[in-house]
Parts: sequence; structure tokens; C-alpha cells
Amino acid sequence: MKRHQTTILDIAKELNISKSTVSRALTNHPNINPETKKKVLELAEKMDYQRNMLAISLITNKSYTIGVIVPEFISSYFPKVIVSAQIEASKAGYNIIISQSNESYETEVKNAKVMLANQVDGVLVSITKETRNYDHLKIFQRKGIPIVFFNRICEEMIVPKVIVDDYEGAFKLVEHLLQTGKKRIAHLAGPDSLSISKGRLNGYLDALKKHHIEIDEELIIPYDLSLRKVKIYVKHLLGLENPPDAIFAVNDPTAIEVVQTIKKIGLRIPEDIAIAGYSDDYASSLMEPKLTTVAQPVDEIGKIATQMLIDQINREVADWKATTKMLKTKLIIRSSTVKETTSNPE
Amino acid sequence: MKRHQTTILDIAKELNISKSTVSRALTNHPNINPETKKKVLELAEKMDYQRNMLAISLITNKSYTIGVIVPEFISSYFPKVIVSAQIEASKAGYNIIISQSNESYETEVKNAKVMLANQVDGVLVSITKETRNYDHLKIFQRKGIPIVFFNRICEEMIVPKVIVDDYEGAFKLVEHLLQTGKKRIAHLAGPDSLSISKGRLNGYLDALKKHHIEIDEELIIPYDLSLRKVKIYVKHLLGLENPPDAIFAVNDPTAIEVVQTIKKIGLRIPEDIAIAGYSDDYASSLMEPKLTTVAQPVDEIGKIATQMLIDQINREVADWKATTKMLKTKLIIRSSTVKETTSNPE
DNA sequence: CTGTTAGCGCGTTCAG
DNA sequence: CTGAACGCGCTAACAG
Repeated sequence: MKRHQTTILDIAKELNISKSTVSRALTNHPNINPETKKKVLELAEKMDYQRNMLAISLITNKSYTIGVIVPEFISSYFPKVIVSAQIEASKAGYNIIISQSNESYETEVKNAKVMLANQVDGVLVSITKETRNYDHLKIFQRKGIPIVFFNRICEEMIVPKVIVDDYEGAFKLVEHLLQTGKKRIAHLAGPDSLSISKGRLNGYLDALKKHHIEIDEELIIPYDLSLRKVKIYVKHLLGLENPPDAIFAVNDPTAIEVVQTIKKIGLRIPEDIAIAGYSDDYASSLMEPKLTTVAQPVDEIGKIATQMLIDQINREVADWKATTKMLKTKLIIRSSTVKETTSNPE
Repeated sequence: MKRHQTTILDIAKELNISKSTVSRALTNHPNINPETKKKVLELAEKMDYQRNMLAISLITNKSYTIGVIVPEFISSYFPKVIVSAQIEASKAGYNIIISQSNESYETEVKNAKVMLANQVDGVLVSITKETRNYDHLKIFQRKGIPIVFFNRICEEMIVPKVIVDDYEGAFKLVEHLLQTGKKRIAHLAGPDSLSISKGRLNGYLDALKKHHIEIDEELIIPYDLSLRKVKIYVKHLLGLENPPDAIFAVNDPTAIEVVQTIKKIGLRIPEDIAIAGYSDDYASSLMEPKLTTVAQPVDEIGKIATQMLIDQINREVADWKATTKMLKTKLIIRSSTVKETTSNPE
């Protein structure tokens, strides 16, 4: 309940000098007697002195804390991005407060308020699948706290964003499916509140168009990312009069679920039906068959987003840039779409 | 650079009342005119007012923030525990600051200092594989900031701990291997600075003893959790004059690596060699063969650890308890040890 | 080089 | 029910 905090005052008393002198010693100020400084530092060490960042933040109006708001924590995607963000933030002397919203809009709003109350210097945000109103995020802008979106961005807010070329990734993936001889490619499309869903869907559509394949609306399933429903959709697709010979799922966890379902039904992958996902989840290369997918440069996403954010933090509000950085994806072909993977050298 | 913060003073000025009144309205104080309160709240909402937790924490000497220090973020284990901890903390009005140490002792020390400087009310800690000195953690105790260990605990510190029965889990697992007819079971043992390694190793040893299998030191490989080295160890084991017919790896990521290596070599799993891991990682049920492993109640670990921590926070230092809560594990038998998994109802 | 003073935003006395 | 005054731990601006 009651904490023992060593304060500057304690040190000053002990050494019988003024508080400011102690403060200067602790903050490598230029004007300070090296001997005094040494004495102070030694005593501070001995007394377990630790600067109270709260007080400093209160004065300087800077907390050296970055907030990270992500929709979930279960797939390997966000943890990876966060690790990279933390490393980058740490280099610049920033800490990170993380909160995950469990794909709930309400929780996201709450988390945003907490970040605000904790005086973060900036926020890195990826929205939930439910988020359609952005008032809670616009507050940051109004208060002059920079915000950078990554992956799941808010299109209507004019702020920096880090995304990958979802359109191109999906396009290449679908072209690959066509090249393996597939004709009827189904798509489990994500909610259209997410720009990633739209990008991937459009890549899918345009790839079909380019190859003069007629688009069959029946094969495009609107899907809200609830893994539980995957099984139903797969069965529905297979029950069609003219069933698909490939399924492109909007993300890897979904594709994995599709594979499990198909295997249970007893169809051969990829001969009877090919499966592909998006984002190269940790499990994708381990399962059987291995999942063909589109890899995102996760490390780079975390790093660049953090750099952009810190850049904004160091800028006057009037100087804020709203550049969108779009990174390239990489198609990873594995055995869920091609019978024999050419063994990659390791 | 410059933030626009709405303060109590701003609201007071606007409404032409005193700061204390505004403060009272904002903190549901008993003595306040309902009308004044309503006016204040409305204006606060309109002005995007958000309490400055830094100032409040400074005064009350409470930050309502819990620090979480974990060694890594890549396996699904820690993210899962953290999600559960965050949910539990949130119920009690606490926020979470997370830092991962990348299995580096140095980073862990730095992270601990950051937590301290940020005036966390308590910390949840799981140490790195390198940590052998605990001074950076003992500071918390000296300062009266409660600390609760989970999973990777520090044995010499007398504080609450949440662990699973690693001994029993390993014992059951090894017994299972013996029951499938395996006689020479190798073990990739973790660093003995980690109590989990010791528990699992002892479970392994005692299971063998119970079944009168002679212990062969050659089959026990000291291993520092660096996945890169797994391949070498596996090849070494297989090259023995009398090679093992089963490998029990100290954790799932390692076991997965073992499986990959064995598959590449061309041996049959489990006929030629059975593989088992520990912790039921996300990928374990998806890979081929599916991995036999020991599941930990991750949700419960995060929840109980957080509850214990908050309980300590609400106690006087003199009243601190140092109970160790040991949770049960569950053996999960899959196709990496038994040819045909009895299909579980789903 | 060092000491003194003010004040960051807010809750909490104490008077009215 | 409300207002004024104080101080949390610390830095910054000013004097010496």
C-alpha cells in the first residue's frame, strides 16, 4: 500500500546540498562539479533512487510513452509487429503501452481513453473489425497527439499510414491459382469496413478479369472473420451445383480452418481443391499441406510505423505529414496449391 | 510538439466556478450540487476533457498500472497469458504496460527500471533464460511494490508465484511414451536456471525410474532454447550407437523443430521415433504429425497471477503473502506419439 | 558552479 | 454545498 520512494529531496538532505544540484547531477547537466556529481550518483545508486517519470512527464508535457492499440493478439501477426515497434521505440527512448481490443469496438474506445489519460506522446493503431466510427481516435488529432495507422487503417482520417499492397498481393496469388489450372476460385472476403478486405477482394476480382474468367458472385462469401463460421461456408461452397476448385481466404487463420475442414471431408488438397491464405502465419509453414500465402514484412511494418510516429511527435502540429507508406508483399507458394513444393535451400 | 490539453482550470473558467468544484463533479464526490455536476460533465465531454492520470498518480501515489515483463513474444504462450491478464486487470481498473526482453538479461534489467520509473503499482514477471541475478527485481520488493512471478519464476525470492506442475506434466508424458512401447527416450532439457526445466527434467527422470528404465546420460541434452541448435542435437542423437526411439523436447517450439528435422531426414513419426513437446503451442495441433504435448491452462495463469498481484497491491507490505499457486496440466496425445489419434468429438 | 523560486494538473485538506 | 490554499516530485528560470 505505502511505497518507499527515494526522492531527490532525500538525497539532497543526506548530502546537505540543494535539490537543484542533485537534479543537475542526475540529468548530466553541463554546469556541475564532477565531484558533487559523483557523490550524488553513488548515493542515488545506493538508495535505489529511480527518477519519477510521472513528475517529469507532468512538467515537460512529454511522457516518452507510445500507445499501441491492436485488435487482437492471437495470430502471430500483431505480436511480431509489436516486437519490432518496441525495439525501434526503445532506440529513441520511448516505452510502449499495449492494449488489445479483442476485436471489440467498445474495448477499443476504452483503450483509447486510457492512452489519452496516460498522456501518451503518440499512438500506433490498427482498428477492430467492428470499428466504423472514429471519434475516439479523432480526439488524438484534436489534442495534437500524433497517430499512425498500420495494417487496419481508417481511410477517412488524414494521418500517416503503413500498409502493404493488399491489392497486388491478392492479384499475384489469384494469378498463381489460375496458372495451376484452377478455374473456379472462391473467396472468403473480409468485412468491407476494413481496407485490407477491400484491397484483397479487388486484387482477386481484377486477376480474374485479366484472365477473362467470369466473376461468379456465388463464389464470393462475405465473412466477418469469426473462425467458427468457416466450416459452414466451406460446406456451403462445396454443396454448390458448380463447386469451386480453389478457395482464397482473406487471412491465414481462416485458410487454416478451411484446410482442416476440407481434410475432414476427405477431399485432396490441392488436386481437388487448392487453398490459399494471406499473411504467412506462424503455423502456415508447419501444417500439412503447407499453406500458400502472401507474406507481409512484419518487422518493417512495426519499424517504419514507429519511425513515422516518432517523426510526427518531434514535429509541430502544423508540420504534420500524412504520407502513406505502402510496402510490398511476397507470394509464398507451398503445397496447398502446388502438389510438390520445390524444396527451398535452407 | 505542443499538446492541447483541456484542464480542470479551463472548465472552471468557462463555468465561472472554482477548480475544486469541478474536480468534485468529475470524481463523483458526495457533496456536490447535482445541477452543477451535470453542467460540468457536459462541458467536459464537449471539451474532450480527459483526466491527467499522471497528475493524479503523482498525488495519490497510485498509478493503476501493472507492469508485465516477459521473456519473449513469439510463441503463442505469453501473448495468451497477457490477454487474460489484461482482461482481469481491466476489471479492477488497472492498465497494463508490457515489455518483452527478447530473452536478454540486459533488456530485462532495463525494462524493470522503466517499470519502476513509471511508478507501476505492481509487476507480473517471467524471467529470461539468461537471468541468474535478481537484483533488478528485488528493488521492487524493497520499494514495497508487489511482484508476482508466473511460469519462469525466481526461486530465491519469497513472493507469490503461479506455476504449473511441470514435474507431473513431464512424468505423465514420459509414462505415455513408455506405454506406447518406447524404451530409449531422449530429452532436450532446458537451462537449469529455469525452474520449469528442472521440473520437467525431474518428471522425466522419475518416470523412467518408476518403470525401471536405466537412465542414459547420453540421451539428456543440455539445451539453451536456441532453436537453431536443435537440428544439430537431433542429428547427434540419431548418430548415437544406440539411438533414441523417442524425443521429449522441453517446449513445443523445440519439438516442432525436431519434427521438421526428423521429417527431412526421412524417419517415420511415431513408428521410428516419437516426438513430444510441452505447452500446446498454437501450431502443435495443425502440423503433421500433430504434436503430443502437455497443455497449460494459460487463461487461468494470467487471471490468477493478476488477481494475486492486485490482492498484494491492496495489502500493507507487512501483510504480503507469498503463496505459490500450482496449476494442473493436461496431457494431450496426438499423432506424433500414437499412430492414429482417436478422433476427439468437436 | 550552486541555491531559490515557481509551477506542471490535480486531489485534498481546511474554512466558510 | 463551495472556495482557497497546499503539495505530490520534479525541472526550469532566475539570481547569485
